[in-house]
Amino acid sequence: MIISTRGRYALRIMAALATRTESASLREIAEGEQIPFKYAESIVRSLVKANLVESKRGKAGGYLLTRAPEEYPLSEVLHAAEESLAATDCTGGKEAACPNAATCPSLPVWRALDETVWEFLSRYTLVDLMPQKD
Amino acid sequence: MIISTRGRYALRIMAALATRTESASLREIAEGEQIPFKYAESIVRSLVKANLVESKRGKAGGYLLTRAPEEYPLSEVLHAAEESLAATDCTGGKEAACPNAATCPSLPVWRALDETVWEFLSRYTLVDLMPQKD
DNA sequence: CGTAATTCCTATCATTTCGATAGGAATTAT
DNA sequence: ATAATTCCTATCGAAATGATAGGAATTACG
Repeated sequence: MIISTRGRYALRIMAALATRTESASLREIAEGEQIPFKYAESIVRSLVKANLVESKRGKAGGYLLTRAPEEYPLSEVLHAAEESLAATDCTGGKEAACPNAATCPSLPVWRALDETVWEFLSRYTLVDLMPQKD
Repeated sequence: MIISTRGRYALRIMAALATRTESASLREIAEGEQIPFKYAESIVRSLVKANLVESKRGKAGGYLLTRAPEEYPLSEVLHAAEESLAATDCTGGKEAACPNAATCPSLPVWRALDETVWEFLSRYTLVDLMPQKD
């Protein structure tokens, strides 16, 4: 699965944040989106680490986007939330480098596929996931 | 993972068959490709069911392609071997149809992504995976 | 006919991945 | 002080996935 639940949750959280101007608490967002709060926490921390959202700690704290919604390509959000967006293990970084990489005729195909997917996901932004855009 | 080990094994088996004119026994193919024989068996049965290869039973039996190598798009082989090529669960067939499908703003994106991936994989054939094509 | 090599079929195991949960420390507005 | 929040680490449970086991059915060939 190239895009897992985790990644899709991330997109929904980001889209929800995009409707706010003030910082919003995750509890509220998670409830609104029907996402388990604790799971949402772990996802948002990935987003913070990737500098996609800003956090404000303490009471009345919360999260806030750092850019305009149209400046968040889906590729970037998913990349921050997911382990990997690679279409195969061969290009996923893990796997300690396949020993046949040098001669494998498939590898260039997988690389090109990853590139195609990345490009596709870069053509959409958070704005495309916000229902109220009519 | 959109393309799993199972799918990549399928491609390698098909590419190996593509180098033969006579029917070849799976034991031989699997050994040559370093694929566990029993696992290879289960993969090949999927390929037979999808009419991508022909089988000959009994002693001196084996498997044989039914078309020329350039007439096997990777999309078709992978589709036969894998559970699903969908990029998300949302478009994967299972999941008993998401209740929000009608209004979900992401769904059209996932559909378009699946279409893009399918089209990409249809631009390559077994020939592109055969080392000796120079 | 009998044997050996093969495809076919079903069931199960083992490992990894992934979604989710638990408990609590650190921070901060009021 | 208190309450609400973000932050951190560890773990659980279920599902997916790669792999294995054992044997039935079929067929070439001596």
